[in-house]
Amino acid sequence: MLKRVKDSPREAQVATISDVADAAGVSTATVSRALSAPNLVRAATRVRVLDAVRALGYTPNQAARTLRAGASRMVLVLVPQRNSIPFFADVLDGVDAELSAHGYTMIMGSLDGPEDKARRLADLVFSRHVDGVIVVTGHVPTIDGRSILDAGIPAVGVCAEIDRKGFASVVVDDEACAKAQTNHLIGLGHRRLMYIAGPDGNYNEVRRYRGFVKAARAAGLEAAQTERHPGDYSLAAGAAAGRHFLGLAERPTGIVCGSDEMAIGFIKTVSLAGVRCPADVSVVGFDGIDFADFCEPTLTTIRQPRAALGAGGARALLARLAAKSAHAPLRTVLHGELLARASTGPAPVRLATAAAVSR
Amino acid sequence: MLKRVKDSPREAQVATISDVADAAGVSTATVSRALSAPNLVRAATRVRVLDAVRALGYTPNQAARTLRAGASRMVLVLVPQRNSIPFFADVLDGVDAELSAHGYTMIMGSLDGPEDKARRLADLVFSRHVDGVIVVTGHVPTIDGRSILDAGIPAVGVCAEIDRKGFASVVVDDEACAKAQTNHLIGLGHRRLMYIAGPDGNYNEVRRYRGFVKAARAAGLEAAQTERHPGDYSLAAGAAAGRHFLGLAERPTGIVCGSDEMAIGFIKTVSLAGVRCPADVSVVGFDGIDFADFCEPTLTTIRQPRAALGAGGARALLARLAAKSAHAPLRTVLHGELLARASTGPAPVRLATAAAVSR
DNA sequence: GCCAGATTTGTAATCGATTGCAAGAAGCCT
DNA sequence: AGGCTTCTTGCAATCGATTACAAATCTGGC
Repeated sequence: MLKRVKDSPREAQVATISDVADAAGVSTATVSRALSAPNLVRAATRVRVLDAVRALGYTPNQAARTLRAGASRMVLVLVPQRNSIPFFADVLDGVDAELSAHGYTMIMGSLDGPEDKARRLADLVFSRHVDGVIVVTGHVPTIDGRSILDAGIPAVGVCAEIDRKGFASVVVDDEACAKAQTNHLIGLGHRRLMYIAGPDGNYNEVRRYRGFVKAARAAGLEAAQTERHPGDYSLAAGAAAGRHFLGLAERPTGIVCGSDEMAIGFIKTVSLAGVRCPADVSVVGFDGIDFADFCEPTLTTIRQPRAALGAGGARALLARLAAKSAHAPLRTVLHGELLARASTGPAPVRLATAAAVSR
Repeated sequence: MLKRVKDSPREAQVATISDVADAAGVSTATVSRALSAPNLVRAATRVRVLDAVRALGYTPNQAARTLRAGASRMVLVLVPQRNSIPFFADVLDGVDAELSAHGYTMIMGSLDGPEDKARRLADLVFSRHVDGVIVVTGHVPTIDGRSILDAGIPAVGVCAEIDRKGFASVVVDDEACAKAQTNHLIGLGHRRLMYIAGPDGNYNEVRRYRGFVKAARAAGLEAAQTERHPGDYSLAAGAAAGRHFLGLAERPTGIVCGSDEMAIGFIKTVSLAGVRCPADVSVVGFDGIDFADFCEPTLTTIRQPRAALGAGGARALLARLAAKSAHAPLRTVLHGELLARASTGPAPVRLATAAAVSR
């Protein structure tokens, strides 16, 4: 049935539009129209074409279509770290759902690993393989001095803004969320806090730490009562902070974490050393991942609207894709929500210390 | 510098190969060769071309290249459920790393959600947008009666075999793993077990249950001592199984789970009701996700070589992609490993019951 | 100084689908 | 029946890169 026959018979031969045209006895133009603009084709012809399409199992070649149309209906989503971080996975789900609903396909790539990998991802943008990009953290790849923002295709930041004019973003009010974490502990009577941070310079980290400090200062806490411990959002970082905590002469009673993973890692580590949570130490996480409700104790945390962040980013991108001049809002701020659970409680009663006695 | 000038000046103009050719004063053929077969071009010319490439920020159009070359160097990875399942995420990381190392780009798609989405993913295959497919669970999409296996491009199964001849797969010895779970509990003296299952008919589920039953029978346990409770690998399913457990008149003492999530959900639920783990009930998970080492108690589980599964699948696919007739092994079996941690312990001493006394 | 052979470059066909233009077919009116 | 509009359909250019083939240039040997 197929007109072209290659040497190897086992080599599966894919039907092209001209195979269909031949089979239906029409031109390729008619086949194309029968598929993408059916009302331009007489009913009888259309039926013949569609029959041929079905008989040959024809699907239009995507590369040819993209080349001609100048658009691939594909979007690249870049995440900074490994896929296995539950938080990002949920955001991706939100993006995926929204893009799929509008006929777009999502390509996902993480920027960890070899330089080579980031280059290939950036090339998807420069080579026009995708119509748009969603950057899930401020980390915009630059290859050979060229930023993917220069490629001239729409880009949207999710969870962090893109630090260049004219690019939309969907973010959470990090500073307010961190204030909520901190004030929750302060409200429970905690006066000595520890902050377990995200990666230095990270967009969210900067804002969260600012919120933490502001809330602490507003409550009259001094620098000595608000230690900052470095971290990177991982379970291991939380465990490391826990070991640090155990070594302290005077331990904080309230811990503000940049992620749920760090909170869980911290609690597990200090629990093994006999420190009780929340009796001895209260811990607040950030993100609201599913596991936060299944660890011991259940974790007080900030629920980020993860899927909504992703979906919002996708919508912002789609708006730009649809109409070049779309004046969709440049910056959308979603709100986190404090979920008070079992990992936080009243500050332990201070045993007689100089400070306590003097009151 | 660019020869084509569009109406709108704000519309970013992308350089094509002929822009580069003009700028360097050569033909497009020479530009193409300077980039992909540099030794065919005189050094002086090559320099001129590369300078022009840099000056114009030229990146070859991927669609044109794919169309001409008949290959996109892209691979589609299909997972059955949401991205946010840590187990799949780790497998994907393994695939991604291996593909990236060989110059391929991974496109990932989950088959949950609307039919429409699965169709678009399948179309990536039928439209030759990708050179190969990796199916992370036996669930091979069929659209309009056409299986993506018929598209004529290589496909590899990971975690489950593809139920059709000639397709490679990389799997774990599920049955042996389930036997290890079960025998671990039996070895600790447990004689009344409960099995919390994966989705009905699931490739892994079938084999794991078989292993569970075989091990139990080999140890002389009867059907009444080996209840099977349905589940779907989720935290919620584990919690549901926990509630069921609490309602039982005579409770099992050993729980064999199909996933770590179910184990964690189960433990959390029964703990809240005062059942102690492992004093009252021992629980074994499956997968070995990171959280399994941070829950309370730490989870005895089967560590699946998640990244290796993904990497192995990618390698199998690459072998087929490289040489049509590559006789890479059709079926690779990796092994799980029992990690004995704190959620399992000796069976509680049976209080005086008829059975116990009669010995 | 001339020719065979090697090196470098250009011309033009090609991949598969879409679409502007124009021709042919059909329907409608007077 | 002739002229007009409205439908259908086909031709051929086009998207951007690759590559077979041919032409042009250079090299060295005699």
